[in-house]
Amino acid sequence: MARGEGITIRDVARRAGVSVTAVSHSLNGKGTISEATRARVKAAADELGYQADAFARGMRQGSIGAIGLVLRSLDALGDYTPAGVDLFERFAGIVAARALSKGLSITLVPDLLRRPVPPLAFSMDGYIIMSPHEDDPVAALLEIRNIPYVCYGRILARPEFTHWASEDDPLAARQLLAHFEAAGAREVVLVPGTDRNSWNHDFVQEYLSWCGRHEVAPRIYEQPEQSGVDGGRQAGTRILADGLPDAVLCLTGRHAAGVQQEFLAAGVNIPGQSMIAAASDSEHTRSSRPAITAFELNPAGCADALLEMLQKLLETGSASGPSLARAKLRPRGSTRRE
Amino acid sequence: MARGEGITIRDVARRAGVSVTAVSHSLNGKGTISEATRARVKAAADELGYQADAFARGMRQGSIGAIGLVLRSLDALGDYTPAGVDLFERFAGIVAARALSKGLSITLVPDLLRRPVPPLAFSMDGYIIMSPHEDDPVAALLEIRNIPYVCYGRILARPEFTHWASEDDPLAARQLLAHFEAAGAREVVLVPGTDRNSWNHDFVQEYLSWCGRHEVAPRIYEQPEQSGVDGGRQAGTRILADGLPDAVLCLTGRHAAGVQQEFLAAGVNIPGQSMIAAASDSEHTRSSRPAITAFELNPAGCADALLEMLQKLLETGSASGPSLARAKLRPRGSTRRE
DNA sequence: GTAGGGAAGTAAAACGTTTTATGCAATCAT
DNA sequence: ATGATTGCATAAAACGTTTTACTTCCCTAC
Repeated sequence: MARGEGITIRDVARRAGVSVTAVSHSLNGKGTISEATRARVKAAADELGYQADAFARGMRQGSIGAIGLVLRSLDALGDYTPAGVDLFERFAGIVAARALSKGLSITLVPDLLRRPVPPLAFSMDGYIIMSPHEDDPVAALLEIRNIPYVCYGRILARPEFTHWASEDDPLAARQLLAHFEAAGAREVVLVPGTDRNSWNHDFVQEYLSWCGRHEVAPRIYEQPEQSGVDGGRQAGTRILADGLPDAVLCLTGRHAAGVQQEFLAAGVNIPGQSMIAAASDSEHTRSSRPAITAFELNPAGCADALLEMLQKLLETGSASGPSLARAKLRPRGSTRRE
Repeated sequence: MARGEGITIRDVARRAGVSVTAVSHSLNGKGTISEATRARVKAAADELGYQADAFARGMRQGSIGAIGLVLRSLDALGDYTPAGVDLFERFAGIVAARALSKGLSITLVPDLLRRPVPPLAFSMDGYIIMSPHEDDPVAALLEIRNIPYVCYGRILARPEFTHWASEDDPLAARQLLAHFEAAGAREVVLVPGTDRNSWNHDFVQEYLSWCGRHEVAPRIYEQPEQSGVDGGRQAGTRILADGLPDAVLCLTGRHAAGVQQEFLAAGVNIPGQSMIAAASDSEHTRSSRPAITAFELNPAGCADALLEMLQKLLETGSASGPSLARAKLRPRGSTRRE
């Protein structure tokens, strides 16, 4: 707000005929002020449309009611225009809406490491990091600055850090593989992303362990998250060249759509000759033909859990974690054999 | 940052052996300080990892290098989970990335009218309102508080307000209708959204005028933006009940996908018997079968224009507008007759 | 030899709030 | 009657910057 014209606490004090202390105490429910005076002050504040200046307040109390959001994997995308995992694109909006109902604002901070650092960055009450990297430097930086943070997804290199929430990825992986198995699949191929985050890591681990149990040679085709549908098609080509598997499990919906397009173009019948599924639901999985079986993640549930965790962390200095959210398998045409 | 442990300007001053004024002047390139001293101060600041406290600075200078973003139409959606127009979901990310490169942060402020107002809301340097309503109360509120703002889309009820950017919607409407016409369409149906913004308004106006020029009775089937693909299917049902037109023009990609699904389900050949196009490109238009002709909007271009406009507004108090961005028609299978 | 002026630097005020430390009655316990 | 407590309210300090006004020193011009 343009300075010099704002209504300050002094104006309210004058109007109510009391001291600034009385105004502050009245409005914040502190100190010992009679009910009558409190009411008078509140009336005066309302009439003037008074709102305490956030900077002045923040300066005094050290917190400001705003939390920063770092969308870790999107940082790599530069201008955010190429589409990554759908989940990322929607998470900011979900978090913002949830935060508002708790009286918090959300500030998007694309990358704390790149200079210049946005002025407000180090003045946030706390942070949410989405999909932290293996040993995330952003987390390390926050640690140094003593700023509390929580993560959507584990920090791989730091198992002792428990302030995170996520869907139960290992469980999801097992469920998807079991789903394939029940439909008769024996050889399954995995198409993970290249980001070093817990999501990719956990799926790869579960997949390897599944292959071990079933004595099947693992086949993994990494593909960068942001390569999208085209990347999926490329993976599809490579998979076909190496031999058609019974099923393909892709981590992102876009990759799954790409693989399917490539398979279909090569004349492969889906789900007849090969099945496809994705570990995260998206527009692509829903609108492909046939529609692709996928796990519907729960960003809203995780956002709630994370905000609650962060709030507790801010208030009491500690919080319990991690928190695992329920995700749901959505079986669709790409795996339905009849 | 937890107070009490931060490094203040005083620490730097002590370390460099100068006054706090000297530090402030050195780091901000003001005052008259010798090069030698400036260098010494900078070195001290770097060694200590000093970062000026954003609140204290903001308090003094009145601005803080952060701008608020209000996604107007998403406000109605409540928890942001149901999918609206794709454009909205990506705009926040694009703006944030663009803003960062200019050293600004972006704060998401879902609705300034709902209480409690997030503390920082009225301390933003300026605002970007995406898709302002007909006579937007948020704009009015900012006006009262004397906070500069720019809009993605016109404020319908205030033609004198020029600080906005957008694609050239009337032009796009004419191009799409001409495209239909060239492919042989005579009767065209319009499926706009229900939000009272300039996007919907301009398309309806151009459509009506086109109908007038061609002596065709207008057929309009409004559908709420957030109703998505399902809403599109409902519109499709109603359109079919009233008689199959030569072409359907939907404002959102989701609606177009829904209409197409419904038409296909009813055995209508697309584009043979009826054509479909959307005024905004999205995953749905691209991945439908047949792919749906659509206008590829230019949120990145608009974001740049808006940020530049806002910056000029903040620095000089005035800016020139509006700014019209180029959008591109993507003809696809849904209108390609051969 | 002194007035004038720039260069380099500093002390102190100011921003708007919250918090701490007091003050002053009036009431209560002894 | 005196000291202690309570209820209500306030003055002043503090938060960390930036900015204003001032000092000091040195140089140049008359």
